[in-house]
Amino acid sequence: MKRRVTLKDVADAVGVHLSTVSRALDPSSPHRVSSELAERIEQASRALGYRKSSAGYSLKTNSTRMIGVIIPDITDPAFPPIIRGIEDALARRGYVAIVANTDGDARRERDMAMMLRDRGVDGLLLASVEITDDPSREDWRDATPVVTVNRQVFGSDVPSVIADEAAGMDAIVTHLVALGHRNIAAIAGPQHLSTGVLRQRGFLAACAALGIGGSPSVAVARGYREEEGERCTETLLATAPPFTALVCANDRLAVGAITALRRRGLECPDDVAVTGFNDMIMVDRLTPPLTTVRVPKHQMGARAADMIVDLIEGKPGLERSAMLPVDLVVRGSTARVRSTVG
Amino acid sequence: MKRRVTLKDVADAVGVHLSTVSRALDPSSPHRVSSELAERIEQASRALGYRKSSAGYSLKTNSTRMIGVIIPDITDPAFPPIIRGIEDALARRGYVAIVANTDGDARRERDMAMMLRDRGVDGLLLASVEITDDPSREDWRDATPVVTVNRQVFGSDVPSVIADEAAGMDAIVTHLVALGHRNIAAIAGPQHLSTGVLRQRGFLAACAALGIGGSPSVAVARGYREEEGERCTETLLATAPPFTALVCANDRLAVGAITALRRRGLECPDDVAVTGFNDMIMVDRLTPPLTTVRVPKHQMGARAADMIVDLIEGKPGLERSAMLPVDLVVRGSTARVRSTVG
DNA sequence: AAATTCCGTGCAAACGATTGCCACAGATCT
DNA sequence: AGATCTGTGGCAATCGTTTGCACGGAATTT
Repeated sequence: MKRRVTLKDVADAVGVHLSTVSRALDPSSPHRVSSELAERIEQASRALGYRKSSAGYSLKTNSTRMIGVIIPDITDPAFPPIIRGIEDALARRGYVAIVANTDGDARRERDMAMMLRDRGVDGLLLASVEITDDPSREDWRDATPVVTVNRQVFGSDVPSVIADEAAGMDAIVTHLVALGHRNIAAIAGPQHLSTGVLRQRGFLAACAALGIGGSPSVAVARGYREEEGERCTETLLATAPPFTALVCANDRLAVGAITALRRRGLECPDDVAVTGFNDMIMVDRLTPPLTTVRVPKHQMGARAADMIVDLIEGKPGLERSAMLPVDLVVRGSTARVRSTVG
Repeated sequence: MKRRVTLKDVADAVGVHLSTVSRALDPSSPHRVSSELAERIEQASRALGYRKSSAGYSLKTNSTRMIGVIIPDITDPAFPPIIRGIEDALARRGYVAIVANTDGDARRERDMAMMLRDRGVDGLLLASVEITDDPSREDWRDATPVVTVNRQVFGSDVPSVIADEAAGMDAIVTHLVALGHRNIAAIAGPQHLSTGVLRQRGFLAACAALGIGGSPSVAVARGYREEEGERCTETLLATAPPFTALVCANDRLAVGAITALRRRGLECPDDVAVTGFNDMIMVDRLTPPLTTVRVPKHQMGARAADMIVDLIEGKPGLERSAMLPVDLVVRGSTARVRSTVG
């Protein structure tokens, strides 16, 4: 059971005071140390195997170089790429992430935020917020920088990093119209999430801009799950006017939609074209492969991570928010509308 | 900028020494405090909003209640459920996870382990090990408990939590044989991973036990990726004797296999039955839905987490390793062999 | 009744690092 | 030549806990 090597140990080895060692080892120290001495200290510290104690560091500096990341569920394929982006960017800057799952429960979100604050995280990345949340009212808000990622709180000044949902929807509708579709229905996402409302708005705006007649029928899902996609499709099939294309607010809804259509004897894309949103893993391996909007998930996470670290370290020239561009990726689930209509 | 509330603050408020407060607030303290006083302290601490400083705690106790988790890539669908299990179990016991990705790079694995050790994690969960690794030789090994999860190091005494790979393969082969298949080929996983060799061994053993003639043809994949599944399938199709069933070492390989078969004009399951392993998300939505082996991913993570916490806290009666039972889940990718053969 | 145990609390020493301040050279300025 | 910098390094306080030890009084034992 060998004791840990401390600043004092290497100081004794070199024959200087431990404060000198501290300064020599800190590249950004205001106080400088002669380069000759710095070299000897460097060597001794390496020889002894010195490693700075993060506990001591944190206690003194009140900084842990840890970021709390709160997401609904790491098991939802939408999040791992974002988290990976966060972790990669944080690692580059000497930080790490602690991620907590809420399962969409607001109470758990509060608990997790408290727990993370207790652990002294330097900042919080929130992928779990709802549009009506008010992170600024929380007691921890004034102490801890917060950035939301993938989602945002409406009417709040909390910085966020999101995708250009409207542009994505516009690309989809444009694509469908180009294929000759005029009767387009939609499954909207949950309206308490910014992705849900932004995509729906984008869809409606695009339809209007392209002159799709009347108001398209949309069913709104209670969650981004395949079963909801199925349920909404059933509803649309039962109550909406006939449609040749079905625009879904995300890939999982689209997967459910295709299942439900097939169950009703309708084939995709021959009978109805279906689109998703997100381009999550595996959707290119479905039958048919899904036409969807690729959102830069890794980049989104990385950007949010950089943003919060900038905030923490007081970097200048930091933008308040970011909206990342998206790409339409056309696959097999969309096709030219059948000439023989109804 | 209000100062943080410390033990001293609540001690002053109550009129006792801070050490007494420390004891009163620690339920497992050896030294007890009169319950009347404890009550007053409890109240004062709540009123003042006292929260223990984890930095101070860590510095003094040399324990961070953090566990490092090293995985290949959180973006691979195999891992999120395991991680979720780890996080859930750790949370129950007051710990958190810091996860690091290696992308299968041994050097990065070392770096990450060092980084985590520097941060003072109390233990390490390794999902990235290769069969020839020797975690016990690492310098950090003697200081930090380690448990491997999902994979294991052969011939090592490092505790591990894995699935019963052999039983899974046996269930698959039995199922196929019951459907009348006699010409079974396989795509094995990477042979530097325990899952790869254990599943291959299991497959071969099951074939032998069930009297499948000769030695089945197997192609070995260089990684658990769809493209490798495609490549191996091409190879088998080109060089192996005809087969009616294709057993894949994991779901992603199976997905690739189905793609490749289809490209050659072979339909699954009509022309060849295909099986996966793992039951990852979405495979039930493929066309056809994949017959596979469900491994208890969440439970596996949770078990590993509990195991390492037990190790850390010196809980008695701890088993060294665990092998979790698996289930065969039959879906549409397997069917009775066509009566008209050849 | 004297001696012993217990119980509840205070005291102070760590744990390991950062950093403002001081001291002391030698160099530079008037 | 005397005064003022400037560059290096030491000192000591501080961050917030935990915990072994001491101590006084009450309760128990003999």
